[in-house]
Amino acid sequence: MPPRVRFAPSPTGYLHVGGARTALLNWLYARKTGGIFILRIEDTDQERSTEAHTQVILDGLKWLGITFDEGPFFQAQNGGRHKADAEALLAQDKAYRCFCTREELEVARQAAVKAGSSFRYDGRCGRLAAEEVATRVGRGDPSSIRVRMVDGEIAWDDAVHGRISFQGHDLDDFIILRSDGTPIYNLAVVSDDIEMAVTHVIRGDDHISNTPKQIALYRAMEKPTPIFAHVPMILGTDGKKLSKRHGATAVGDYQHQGILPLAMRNFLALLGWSPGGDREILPEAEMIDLFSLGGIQKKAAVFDVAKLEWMNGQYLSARPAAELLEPVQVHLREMGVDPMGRDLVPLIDAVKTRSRTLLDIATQVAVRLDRSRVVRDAKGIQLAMKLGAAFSTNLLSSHAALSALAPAQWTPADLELTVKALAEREGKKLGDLMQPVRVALTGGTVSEPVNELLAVIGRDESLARIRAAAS
RNA sequence: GGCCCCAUCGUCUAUCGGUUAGGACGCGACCCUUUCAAGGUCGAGAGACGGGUUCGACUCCCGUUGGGGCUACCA
Repeated sequence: MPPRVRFAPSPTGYLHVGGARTALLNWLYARKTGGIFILRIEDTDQERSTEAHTQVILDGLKWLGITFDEGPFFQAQNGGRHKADAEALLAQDKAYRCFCTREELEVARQAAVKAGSSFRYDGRCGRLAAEEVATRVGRGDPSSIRVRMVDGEIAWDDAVHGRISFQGHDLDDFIILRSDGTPIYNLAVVSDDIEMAVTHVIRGDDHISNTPKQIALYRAMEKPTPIFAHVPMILGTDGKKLSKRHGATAVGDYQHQGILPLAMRNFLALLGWSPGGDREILPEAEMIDLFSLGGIQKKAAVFDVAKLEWMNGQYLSARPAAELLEPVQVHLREMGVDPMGRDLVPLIDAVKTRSRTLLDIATQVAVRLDRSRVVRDAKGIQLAMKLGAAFSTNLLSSHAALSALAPAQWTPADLELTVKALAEREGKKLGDLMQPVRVALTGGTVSEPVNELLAVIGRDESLARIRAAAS
């Protein structure tokens, strides 16, 4: 029997990098073991779930190349079975009707909080006489259904944490079916995982405290429990749970910033999982081959954007410029830049090893195409300040030397000779002479060799930019 | 507060009782380049603390401290 795993997101928000990582780990496990990867959309919270969010999740997974074998299934469509499962438990007296209202419960909860302890349902409705329950039901009193928690140890051997143990008496009789007949999360999950024959539940650490409740349900329903693997959470740089406060947390954010899907996936795989050696760049086949649940870290991991960008730069450098053309064009379009029919491939080639994202590349290309895109960055400003008056005089002498070149001589080779001759004549290091030109032409201090840059930008435009920067 | 989880460089991690505690990102220096990156070399940088167990602990056990999660008729 091949393993069956699932990713079960709620469509109540965008696809969070943590969710994407959980999906990735499930996918890796399925691919490694020849198992089945199921996608289940947990939309039982009708208040917050939206179709748009479901679509974003689907798009995000597709973008990352995380393919599923079954689904997407929609949990809300299984309401009938969820209800039947709750009623079956009721019939066996493993669950009972609770007539307490939300208001009564809220009052009790507030009182508990005030007393400095936590609220735990006291099970009063579980002690109601059968006749009373019958008359109240007959009278039409609304009621939810609660499971009877049994005392004793509830423990499991977690595939990443080892043995985790809870005590039944620390848990209360929790609601499994709302008074409107819809299921509560823990019931829906267990009912669906049983129905879908899920063998391995690989999910976030934050579900550890749900697990004993779910195991109690498996026991009540007399079904075997799956293997649980609780993977660590992803934190922001301040060590707190990653949230909007930390900036980009949605997979789509990184897509828009020009991160390549394979780089994103590679980075995510290595966040909280290690193949055991020094490997960083992992092609798909190796990632799958090396994967094991045992390599998953117990400790929460901090999401380090700098490393993501470094990794993206690695993927960018390794990719032929022609393959980058399309995504770069998308970014240019979003920036409102019209290439006017120019062949962008050589431009991309010139800047890709100097870029960390597709957006970096597009920005650099735009600067070469359009003077109005030249914005002096921090390093450029710093250089101009450092040089003071020399910044302008350097530019002026470069301008003089370059404008002496005929249009036909405006080639990388001739430009290189001219520039070197100038440095010779002035007794300056080439770098000292060229950095101001770089800043004049691009606004920044990083570019391809200046002679090539001049050729790419063209004679008149280059001279104009140098003149403008010198004044 | 209660229950549970966690603890190696700033960050991601290797180590599964015996290592000068290794690698990667970031940072610094140097090399390459009469230029910027990339690349290469080198450097700074870690076992939270206290007890055990053991011939020997980063590694096993206990405690402390510090983080985190959960504590809904949300998922």
